[in-house]
Amino acid sequence: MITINDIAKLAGVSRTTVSRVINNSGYISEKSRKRVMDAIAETGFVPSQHAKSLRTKQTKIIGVILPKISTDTSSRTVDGMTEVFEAQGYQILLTRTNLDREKEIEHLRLLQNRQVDGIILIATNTSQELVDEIKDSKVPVVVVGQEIHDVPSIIFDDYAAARHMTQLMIEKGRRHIGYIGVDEEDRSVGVLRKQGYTDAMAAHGLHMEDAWIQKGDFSIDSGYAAMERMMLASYERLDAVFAATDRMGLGAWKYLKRHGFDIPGDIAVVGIGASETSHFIDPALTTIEYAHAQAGRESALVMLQVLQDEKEFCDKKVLDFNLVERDSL
Amino acid sequence: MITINDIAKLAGVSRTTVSRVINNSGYISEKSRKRVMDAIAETGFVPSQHAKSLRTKQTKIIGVILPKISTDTSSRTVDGMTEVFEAQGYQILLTRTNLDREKEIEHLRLLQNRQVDGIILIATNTSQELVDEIKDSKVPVVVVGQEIHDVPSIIFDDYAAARHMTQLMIEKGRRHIGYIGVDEEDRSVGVLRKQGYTDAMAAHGLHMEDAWIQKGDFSIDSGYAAMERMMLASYERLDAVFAATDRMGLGAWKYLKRHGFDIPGDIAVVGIGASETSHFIDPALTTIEYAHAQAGRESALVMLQVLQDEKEFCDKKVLDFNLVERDSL
DNA sequence: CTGAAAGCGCTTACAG
DNA sequence: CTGAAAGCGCTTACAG
Repeated sequence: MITINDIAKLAGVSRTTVSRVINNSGYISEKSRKRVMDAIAETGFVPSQHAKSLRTKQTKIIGVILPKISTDTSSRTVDGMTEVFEAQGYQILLTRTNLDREKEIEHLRLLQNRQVDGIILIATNTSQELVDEIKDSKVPVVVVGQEIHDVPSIIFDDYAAARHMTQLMIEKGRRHIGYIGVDEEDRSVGVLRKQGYTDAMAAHGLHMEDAWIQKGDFSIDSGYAAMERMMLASYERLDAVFAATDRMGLGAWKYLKRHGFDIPGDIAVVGIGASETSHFIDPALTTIEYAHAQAGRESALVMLQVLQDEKEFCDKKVLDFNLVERDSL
Repeated sequence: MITINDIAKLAGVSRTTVSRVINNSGYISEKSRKRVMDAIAETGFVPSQHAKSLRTKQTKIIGVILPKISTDTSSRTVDGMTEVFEAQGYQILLTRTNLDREKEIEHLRLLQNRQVDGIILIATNTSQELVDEIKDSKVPVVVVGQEIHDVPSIIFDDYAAARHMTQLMIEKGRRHIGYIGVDEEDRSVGVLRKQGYTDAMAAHGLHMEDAWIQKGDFSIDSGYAAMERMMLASYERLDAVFAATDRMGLGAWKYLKRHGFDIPGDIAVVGIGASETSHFIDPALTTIEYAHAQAGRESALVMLQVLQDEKEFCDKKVLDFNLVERDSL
């Protein structure tokens, strides 16, 4: 391995000088600079980031914890983050939890070992353990998708979005509206979206059967199964179903198509997420678009800010949503 | 920051001893171990990975270079890699090139600075510069998606897949078959798939008009535009179109639907990739499934092997493909 | 404009 | 079973 010492020797200067030209800091004569540059070019020397980090306590690496890699939500978010980090010379260390809550905590620890400068967590719950772990973190943490008190968070207005969507269905004359949600440990998706739905229903004096509220696990298949349970168990005839995520909505959609229902004639299907697939199916899914790429960008921006100012930036940032009316309602 | 020295002091032992218990190496009395463990628990000490890497020359981080983050191909591949790396305690440093060839080279360099243990490159070209850069790399490189001589590569049999698909169209009675490809700098997708198509056509003595062969840039929109050009410029009536990727196929499909063509009655559309969306559209896209997750897993396995044996593992591995017949042909 | 020296937090022969 | 010491490759006051 070739080191700064080799370059110093080759260029006939001290390693201090080499360090200066590498980092472009302090005064340096043109002559020295050139000799060092030549030596570097000749040898293909690249400075060791570890030695550097050991001194400077800075790695220019941001750890990112995601629930799943292969979903539209994750990839759009990461895409947005990459955009701003790249321009600042930061890189991203990626880990996934596969929706395992324990792993969120485990990865939070692991990433600190890696001495990342900061951690962005796409969170799926707000358990006390998680909160404690975040608060104990030696490096700044920014959370996306869940609101955590005293921690900078980028969130969407899940309650308003779900309420808005439910309202829309009611305005369009739907009365018997089912709901496919997720576990309530996920506050944003499991609690707030559901509440938006139930509140809107209640506000209009609409009754909900127990069987109308089903749970999935974010997957397409679970949406399919939830839809099936709903149809089999419900006493009154449903005329609409609201899935908390597009993927589960897709599953419901598939079940209904396969069983000969007319969408939206017999029953409407709507989701949240504006996934790519939701746009191409026929009838195309009415859904709500979240600006995931923007959430990624914002989270990166906030991280950069915290990193620079050192001051605790504890705000939350609520991003807009956008109703995408298509043909399934 | 709390360091190994603090622990040593607290536990009343030398830092050598602390190092031993951290790494579980060498003999150690139960008494010493316990005192060190207690001190660690009490302080929440985590060893600096940088200091460690500086000594051991090992980081347990693998750099991954992707063209795009938010595509099914990338996310499935990364998902597969993560699966095997995670079990071995490796983590992934992610970078994307946005299909910019220069960035592939730039990131190759950047990642070496980061002192990653190895680099997995999802390549989109096989230019001499890229090959040179790979050969110069100080850390092992594994390539996915392109075959590069003397570098371990995980590839798909693009030629056979495309030829097979074209054959199928011909067997089904199609004679006027258009093709939407990509730039030929991409050997796998741009050259081999196209050749599979032209060879199959030629083998059956089928004529191809110039206008039948169009290029896109992997995006859905580019597929749409290519389809449009093809329809406008071609003299004879097409009865099928083969897109080199599902995304472009989706674009073509959209164009045809929007312009009132019956798929597959008037014209068949097929692709390669088995993207999620391709399955849900109506008519569902006939396509070829590549085992991307497996490619990810294999690439990780090969990397681990190279890392352990230190011996140059220069084989290429060709993964199977799988025809998925649906309704668009 | 330049260099000698200390130090970042670890690991690893070596000696006991 | 344990510790003193050297060294990994850098950066950064400090002195000149």
